[in-house]
Amino acid sequence: MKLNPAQDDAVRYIAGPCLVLAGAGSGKTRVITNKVAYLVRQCDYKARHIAAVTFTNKAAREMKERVAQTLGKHEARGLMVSTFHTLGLEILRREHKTLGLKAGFSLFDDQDQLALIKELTEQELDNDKDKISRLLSTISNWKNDLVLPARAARLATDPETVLFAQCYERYQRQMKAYNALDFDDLILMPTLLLKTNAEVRAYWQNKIRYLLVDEYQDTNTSQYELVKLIAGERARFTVVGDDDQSIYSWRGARPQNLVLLKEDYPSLKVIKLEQNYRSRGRILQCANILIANNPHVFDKQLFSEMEYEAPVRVLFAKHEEHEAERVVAEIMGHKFMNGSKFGDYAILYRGNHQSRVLEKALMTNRIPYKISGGTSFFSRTEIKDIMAYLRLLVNPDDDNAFLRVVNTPRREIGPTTLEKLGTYANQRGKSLFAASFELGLEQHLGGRGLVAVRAFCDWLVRRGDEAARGNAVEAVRDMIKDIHYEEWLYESSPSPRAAEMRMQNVSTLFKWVSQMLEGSDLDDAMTLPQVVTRLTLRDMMERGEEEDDGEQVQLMTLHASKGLEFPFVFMVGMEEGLLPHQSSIDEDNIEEERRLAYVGITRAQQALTFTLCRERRQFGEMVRPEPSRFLLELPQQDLDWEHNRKPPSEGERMQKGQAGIAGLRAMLGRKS
DNA sequence: TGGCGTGCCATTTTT
DNA sequence: TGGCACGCCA
Repeated sequence: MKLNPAQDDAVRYIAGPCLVLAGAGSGKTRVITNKVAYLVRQCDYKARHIAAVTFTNKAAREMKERVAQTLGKHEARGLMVSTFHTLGLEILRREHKTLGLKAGFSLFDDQDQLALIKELTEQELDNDKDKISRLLSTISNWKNDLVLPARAARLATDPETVLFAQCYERYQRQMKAYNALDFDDLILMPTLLLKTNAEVRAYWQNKIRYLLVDEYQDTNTSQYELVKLIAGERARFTVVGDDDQSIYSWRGARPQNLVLLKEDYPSLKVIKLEQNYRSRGRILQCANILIANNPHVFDKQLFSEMEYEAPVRVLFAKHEEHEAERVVAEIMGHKFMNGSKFGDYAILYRGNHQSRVLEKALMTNRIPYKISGGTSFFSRTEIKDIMAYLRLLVNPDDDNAFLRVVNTPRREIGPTTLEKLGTYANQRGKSLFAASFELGLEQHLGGRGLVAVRAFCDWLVRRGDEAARGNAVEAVRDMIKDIHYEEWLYESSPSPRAAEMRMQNVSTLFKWVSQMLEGSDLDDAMTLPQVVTRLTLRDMMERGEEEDDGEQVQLMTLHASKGLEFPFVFMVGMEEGLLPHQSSIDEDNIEEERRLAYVGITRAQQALTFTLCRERRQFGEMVRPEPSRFLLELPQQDLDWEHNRKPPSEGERMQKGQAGIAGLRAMLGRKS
């Protein structure tokens, strides 16, 4: 298919900085992939000098595949397509020494982070969940704004912030002792490094000669700084974004960065993509009308040349289970009538917990489905255990990992021994692993405990060496064998069946690890340290071979659906309190929720169905939620409200639509 | 040391 | 209502 004039402009403009305002479904991925191809084929750029950055692994993966399709594997070789975090990781991998990090640093996920913070702040915050989560987000905000502990302390005025700044300082020091980084560090550290170190900056500016950024509205301050530092004086970059799809402000994303760009680069070329190629007219109309309720930075009007087909439906259910059953029944019926595939259907929801009922309904009806996102796999104990072992192989100073598995499976290293070792390590300012070898430890810890701890550490050293020098795949296999993990699973699981399933998970993890170590068509072979960090970032290849034949109904959160499209979309739980979410209502943050709804609606190509419940069980008790205000904001003439099997006539519907909530209540036959 | 029971808390969204 | 954390008991 040919590019339209605006798309063509966006692809061919390479003279300077370029901002593409791309509405939903306006073909921005096409623009990015075509631009990469254009740079390589027409402009003499080597693929290895081009970097494309996105926000989610899924998007990066998809873009990589699209480019490989367009350019061919040969010409695409060396092209960097990654998330911001993976790009940061790559920079750190090369530059870690300058920052005083040892090779093989660990990456802490939020659970590791939480555990560490809890430990470090026991006295001050005495396990107050609320305070701890405030502290975590404060630290994260500081990092996103490139504020280091010293400056945080200086800026702090109220007592709590002063305390938080102290905790921040302590946290950073401890992370350094562990040779560990958190997710935010992956952006913060490279950005500060490029800012202060001209040599390093020159290297990366030379390496990345053209930069493309997708979903630019989701960048936070440090990410934008990083973009500017990499782009440098030449400012050879294209960013693509849509302020209507900014749904990550809670993570520090600043859609104002779109405006800032114009100020920072006065020569910025702005190109708007306003033709939608994805959704049928009605669906697009709904999306446009809904989002018109939000204020806008850049005006844009999406239009479509597609037919104005069947209206968007709104289905009612008695309760959550009924809602799930109805959606499943709709899918089965529709599939039968249309001869479509299960993979053509997506069910979108606000929160991960909503997937449960849906899963159950799909399962009882034997419908294949796939849940994207969700952390269930990596939150399983067996996976956490093996991940901890892998981290230790690479970085034995990782105390979090050390504590997790030093006695799992059992090694007769109990709490008393660990307590003593911990106290000693603390005095010496060393990691548990490093402290184990010191002679001074013998005064505090003797006998069996000492022997057991040293045996464990010796073993770690041996396997670590094997992993670093020899065949890493073999080393990992040996490690799992050495610790008798399978036996341990059978010992510690409630049933042999459960043990078997857990071992299956371990095998899956092992399979991923070996695939990543060995490389594939699309990805180069990685070292074990790389594999471990990439797994922590959840950046792995999808499990291949398994039935990915388009025969699985797609389940995901609205957030996870961004950037994707589906022929038939169900948006469930269209209720006040859920979408918009109660906490957003409380915090007066409706606009972002509206954008979230907008993202969901614009995923649909051919048909869109909303569902909501009359009753929903919440914290054990039944509540009767109001229909989402977003449903009422939609153009009522494009909606088909289901009404006890007897939909109201066109006239009535118009009238009731205009009557707002009161009219709707009347229509549902409910008292207010 | 591990198994079981009670009681409390929970529902945003992701790298 | 259900899942998890902690504490008590064997």
